[in-house]
Amino acid sequence: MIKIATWNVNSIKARLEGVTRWLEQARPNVLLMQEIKCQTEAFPAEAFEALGYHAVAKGQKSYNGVAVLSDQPIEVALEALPGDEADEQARYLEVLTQGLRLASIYLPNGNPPDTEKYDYKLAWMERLGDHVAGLLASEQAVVLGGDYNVIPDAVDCHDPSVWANDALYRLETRKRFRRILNLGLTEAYRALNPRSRAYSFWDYQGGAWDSDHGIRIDHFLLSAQAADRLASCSIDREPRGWKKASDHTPVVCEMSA
DNA sequence: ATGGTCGGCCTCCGA
Repeated sequence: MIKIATWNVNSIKARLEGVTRWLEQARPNVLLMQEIKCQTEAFPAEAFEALGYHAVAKGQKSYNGVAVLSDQPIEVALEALPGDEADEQARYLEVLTQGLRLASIYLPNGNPPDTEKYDYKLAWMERLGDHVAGLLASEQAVVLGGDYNVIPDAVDCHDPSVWANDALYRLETRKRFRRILNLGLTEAYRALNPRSRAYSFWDYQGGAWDSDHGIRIDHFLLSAQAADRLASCSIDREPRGWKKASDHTPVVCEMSA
């Protein structure tokens, strides 16, 4: 069994202790990280190598940044999402490891809507769809994990009315997300848990964690060759309750080898 | 209950 996790850590420097603690207890074969919030050279690869992981990162100053850890060697395939040479935000890292093609994805938040930030989100989703179409045509086992900043359905948030016009939930966002899924991807958590309510993010503000006012925005999207091997997908709420927690918690899926 | 979210960073932006 191959265990793969995705976790928006909200700064790897602030979260190093919590992430290493979770790696030691959960022992995933692969961890996809988002929002490392450091430059590529500053990524603390040694701390993960000491735990038996290979590590690659694509970072930038202050914002965004994605990384991949694997207990097998990693070959980097892409350090940016194709389709816009002018886009300098570190939001996409595609690798080959464990006999799989994996990507760590940090899709733009897009708030506030009706601004250039939202336009950038929609354009990024369009580029992701174009790239995914090419990946699917290759008929490989592909695992695309990350913070998609998309609440797929009403069941994926505590109160849809609160999110109605938010960039994470508004109809245009969900339509674009479905368009990507409809290329032939399986959304792992929802495919295996058809009606369960589980969240992967709780805002730091307003006691959202204590009242369980969360949203599910961290997802695994799988090609058919990967989905055929999917055994489980679950959300590990525990790290969200720790001191100095990220506002996201890990999502984990298991695939037969 | 004299507080109220966090992280990075140059004092405000992004989430």
